[in-house]
Amino acid sequence: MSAPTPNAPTGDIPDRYDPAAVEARWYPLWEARGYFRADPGAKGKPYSISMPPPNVTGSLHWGHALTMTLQDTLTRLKRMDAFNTLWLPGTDHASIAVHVLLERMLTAEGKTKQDLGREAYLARAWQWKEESGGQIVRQLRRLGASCDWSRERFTMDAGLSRAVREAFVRLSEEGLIYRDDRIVNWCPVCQTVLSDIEVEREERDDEFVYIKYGPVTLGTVRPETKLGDTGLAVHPKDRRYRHLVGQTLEVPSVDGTVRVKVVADEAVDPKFGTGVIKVTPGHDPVDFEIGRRHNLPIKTVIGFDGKMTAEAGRYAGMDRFECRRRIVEDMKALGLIEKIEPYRHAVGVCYRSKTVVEPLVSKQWWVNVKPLAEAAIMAVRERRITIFPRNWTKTYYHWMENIHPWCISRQLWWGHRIPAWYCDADGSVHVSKEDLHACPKCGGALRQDPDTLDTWFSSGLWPFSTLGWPDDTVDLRTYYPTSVLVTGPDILFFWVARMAMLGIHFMKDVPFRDVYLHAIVRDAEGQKLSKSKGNVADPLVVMEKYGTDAFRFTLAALAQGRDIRISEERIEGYRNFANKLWNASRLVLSNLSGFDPALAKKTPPELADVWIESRLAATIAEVRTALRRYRFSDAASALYQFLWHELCDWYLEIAKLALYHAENPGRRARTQATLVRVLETTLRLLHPFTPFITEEIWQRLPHKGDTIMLAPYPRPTKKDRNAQAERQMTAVMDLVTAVRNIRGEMRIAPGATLAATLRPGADAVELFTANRALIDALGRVRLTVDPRATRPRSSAIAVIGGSELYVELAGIVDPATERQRIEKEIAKVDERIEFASTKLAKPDFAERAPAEIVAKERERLAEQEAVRAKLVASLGWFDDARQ
RNA sequence: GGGCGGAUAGCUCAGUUGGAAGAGCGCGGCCCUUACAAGGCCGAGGUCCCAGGUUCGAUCCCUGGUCCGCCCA
Repeated sequence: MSAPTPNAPTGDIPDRYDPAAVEARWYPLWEARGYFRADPGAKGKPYSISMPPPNVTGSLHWGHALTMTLQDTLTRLKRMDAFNTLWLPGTDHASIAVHVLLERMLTAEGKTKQDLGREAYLARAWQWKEESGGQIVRQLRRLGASCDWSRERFTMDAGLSRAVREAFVRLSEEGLIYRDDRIVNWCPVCQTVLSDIEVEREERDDEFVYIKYGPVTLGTVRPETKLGDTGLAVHPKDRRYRHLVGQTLEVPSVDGTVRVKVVADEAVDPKFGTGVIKVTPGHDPVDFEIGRRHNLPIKTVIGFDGKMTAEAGRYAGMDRFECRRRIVEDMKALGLIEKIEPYRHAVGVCYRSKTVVEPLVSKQWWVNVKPLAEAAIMAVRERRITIFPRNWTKTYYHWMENIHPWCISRQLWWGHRIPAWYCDADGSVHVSKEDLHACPKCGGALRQDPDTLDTWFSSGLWPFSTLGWPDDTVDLRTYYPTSVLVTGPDILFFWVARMAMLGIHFMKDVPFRDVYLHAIVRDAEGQKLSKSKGNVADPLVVMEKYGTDAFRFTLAALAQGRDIRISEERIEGYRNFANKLWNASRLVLSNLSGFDPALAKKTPPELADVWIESRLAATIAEVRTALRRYRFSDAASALYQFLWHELCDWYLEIAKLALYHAENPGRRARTQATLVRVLETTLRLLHPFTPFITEEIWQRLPHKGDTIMLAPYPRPTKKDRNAQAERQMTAVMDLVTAVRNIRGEMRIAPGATLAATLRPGADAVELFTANRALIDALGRVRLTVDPRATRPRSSAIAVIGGSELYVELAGIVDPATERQRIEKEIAKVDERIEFASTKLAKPDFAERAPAEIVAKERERLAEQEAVRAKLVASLGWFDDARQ
């Protein structure tokens, strides 16, 4: 151990932990010294994490805080464990989010993006990004994130953009990317196509309208699309309508007559409504498929602007919802409405604008993900990827097995422009990694596809594009596949699935070995957090108030499970925990004067010393196991229990005896050595969770190295585990607790020192004799240990294992109270005896249960019966006392 | 409609080879004992949702039901 390093803080230690000052001091120092930086040439097995890139528009919310805390915890753990560690940060360009943001700015200026033109618009977007984007990246530093900022990436960086082109071109060449006219999800506000999973469902109250339709009646929630009907469909086995199949009907409607062909299709549910559906191939995905099967014409009556088209006749130009109201009115006037019922159903809305999505037919770029999905399924089946917790595996399979083609083109300007060029002269289409300027076929003029790619297409490449792909770089060779992907289950499909598919396809290896899906943060009522609801405190404000370490520890302690209900009380509890650590450290630090390690070595440890070392070793093992299984809550709880309820509640109290009463210098030195060793080790064990406070204290303690960040993570040692010491110490603690319990139940002043006699069981004489001073101090008694003791008059009794404790209470307490207390004890013991004896009484139990279990049960019964006998015997004393 | 998950202390939640139910907060009592009142000591509090089944034994495994979430169509 060396003396504290020069950068160690100096001066008095305040009695309350002040996080702000400490946090401000350490992060810049760590970063400046390059502790976060990965070196592919370094020794150690690689351990890498790709940070799920937050939106460049984002600011730190609870979800980020949770996911980043867990990733940082893992990163710090592995770094201390001497892995070659990389945590690579970055942001994504958030195509739609930026679009919405710029649209708002332009509207305020009274302009449109068309006024600006593509180039000026993009210049604006970049300008915004440089000035206001990436706020979140600065906030991550506040959180203590130890990611390698020198490798920070942005999805629209030159390198990553090159990766996107490479991926697009290769998939095109392989026939996995194609252009097709299909029905798509159109957001009339964002003015772009959305992929299926960008459409959210929202419950809405609408009207279900029954319309007389020639010879039949049919129901719909979207009467305005009536104008686009080109068919009617019935189930092929539905006898009611069989005679109509194949006919073309002329149906009187609000705008003259409509010609519809009647077709039979399996997709129709004969039990739903009247069993007849109208087919509107231009405005409904199911109808589109039916239309394709039966060659029905497509009639588009609603346009990309959400208004009725010229095809809608006299409704042309009208807003789609206004049109719905008007058509119903008009139908009513014509007597075409049979009835209207209220109808609650889920409507598809755009995940950004929350506008009702309009299904429209349009030519877009698609990825045939089916073959990619099959490979991604196999990777999980064969355990090349392991999903934690296991339950999510089913959800992953379910989605992958029912996957639909992925629409990747977007009618937005901010993003990766699709590398496809069209020749108007010969109608050819050219996909190319390099920009094209003339048609390779005819030399004619080309125009590039105006659309950009889905942001998720580029983030799907993230684990390898950030490492230099498509080049074969040292980083890529060292850090791919990444070790674990940490994220929330809400983007399992959006992102995890896509990375798995694209990673396996392009890299011929999985993008990550583990996937850890953590809980989703909710408010105290279980509601999803949202800024618009305003149901959350800003995490940065909370961090400021309670300290980053307390904030992080809270998140880690709650990470398991599906939901985290966040509440300030909980954080306050862990702030207190940080303060507890701080004060325990103060106790140790202020009692190190004259510490003589050589003397300590010469002095044999006592029970408490051996015990605390053993408990520490157990805790280390527990924490490591928990973290290996991504059980952050278990790890946090093990640390909490050990530090507070073992180290502070017991060992520090015991240590005070040696520290304060220094008549035995060897004992004092031995205690100091144990305190330093245990505290220093605990700090290292705790560091990945609470980086700031642990560094601060560690620097003040004797330690090796420049920073706790690079100190070794504790390993459990078998030699420190000592089952006998743990059993013995438990007996001593039980004895102390028994004394305290009597004191509490008898309402005896805590300050009063009591006389007590212990009649130890045969195997406990030595143990209690050796630890008498300790028991005296912690129990505030004067203890006499005497194997032949008889119960003194006016004493309270407690039975601890095979030992009997008599606490003398003459004149302090009346016998009736003590009698009551003992009867209560007997009742408790009786319950246990009842439980065990009923169990043993069953012949089947003895015959069929494992011998070990039966023996254990017998032992328990015998033990309880002995305790009972002692308690009952002590009741007799009261009769004596009354005489 | 299909799928996935949940129901355990007053609250929020842990609880895997099935063997005496745990934590934090809250609650009650007593204490400013020189690390810490952001604290200490003691204590109370459970039909592990309901009904069956398997088992010597079920909070745990199986079946059905009730009530809550989430995802997909």
